[in-house]
Amino acid sequence: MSDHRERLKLAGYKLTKARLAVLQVIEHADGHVTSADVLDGVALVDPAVGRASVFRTLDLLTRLSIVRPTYIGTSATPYYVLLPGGHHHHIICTVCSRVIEFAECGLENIAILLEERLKVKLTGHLLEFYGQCADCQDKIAVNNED
Amino acid sequence: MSDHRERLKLAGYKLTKARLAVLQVIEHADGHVTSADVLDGVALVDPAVGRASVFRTLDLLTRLSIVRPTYIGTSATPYYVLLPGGHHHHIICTVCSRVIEFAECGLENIAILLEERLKVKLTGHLLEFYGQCADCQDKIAVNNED
DNA sequence: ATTTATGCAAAACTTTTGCATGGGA
DNA sequence: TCCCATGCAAAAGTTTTGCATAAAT
Repeated sequence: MSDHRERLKLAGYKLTKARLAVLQVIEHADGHVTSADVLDGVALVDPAVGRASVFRTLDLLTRLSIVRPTYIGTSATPYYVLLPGGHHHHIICTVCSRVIEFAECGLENIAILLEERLKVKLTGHLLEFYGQCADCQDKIAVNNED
Repeated sequence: MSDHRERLKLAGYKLTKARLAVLQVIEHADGHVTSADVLDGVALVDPAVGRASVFRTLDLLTRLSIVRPTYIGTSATPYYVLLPGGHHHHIICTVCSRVIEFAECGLENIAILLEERLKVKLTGHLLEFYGQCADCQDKIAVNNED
């Protein structure tokens, strides 16, 4: 939780009201928030915080791999997902846009392999599967029965 | 290559000039294009195609898992990556925004496991790692030597 | 005290819509 | 022929900028 605050501090960034407000909103969300969600949430938590700072903070959190923007459903606005422990995994239904999270990915081994082979230093990852959820498969099956 | 055209057809979509133009531009790119890139490319390939149709087509290709929007570097505009064979894997350097692609992911097994366990039908996936590329690590190391 | 970050409000873009028309199958 | 898809141009949003001021350390 508040180790996000630690990380900002350690990286040399000040713990300002704007940043704290954005973190609070993101941490209390269910894992997927649009920029609009964050703007609204921050307006409630601390009305004095300006819109620009919200975007600046989202960028900062992205650079620190605390958060990651991704598309869900319509390509309109990005969703920001928390990367607790540096990673996140989910399935996006391409029909109803539902998001199904799952815990494991077994990617630690690949990460280590890539770090050695490519001389990179990895801080996080996001794994997304696309497809149809159980409900949408059912609906499609039903529709085809006519 | 042209099996993208097949897939559109099979899914019941017409092979219009707009869609063909977008496909051509995307297929001849290096794997990462912004919407602006596609707009510019299409304007060259077929000036009669309107902007709206480019966006409509990008949405369509996304729903078909032919392409996937993602963020690279600044959170400004999405990049569209081709998902040849339904998947794509890359490392994004959070310092210089360089993209390093890699072939292997060993995710087939996980995909099958998830399909069974969650009753979903998966059509593709995107795996992104975040971290620092070799060059950026060197630069950071040098800077810290002062 | 310093330096970093902020708020504000306008400017710059990007995407989406609505509707009459054109073009694939 | 029929219905899907398009082009156009305006509308709707979303992000970004520039700069004087505030506030963290």
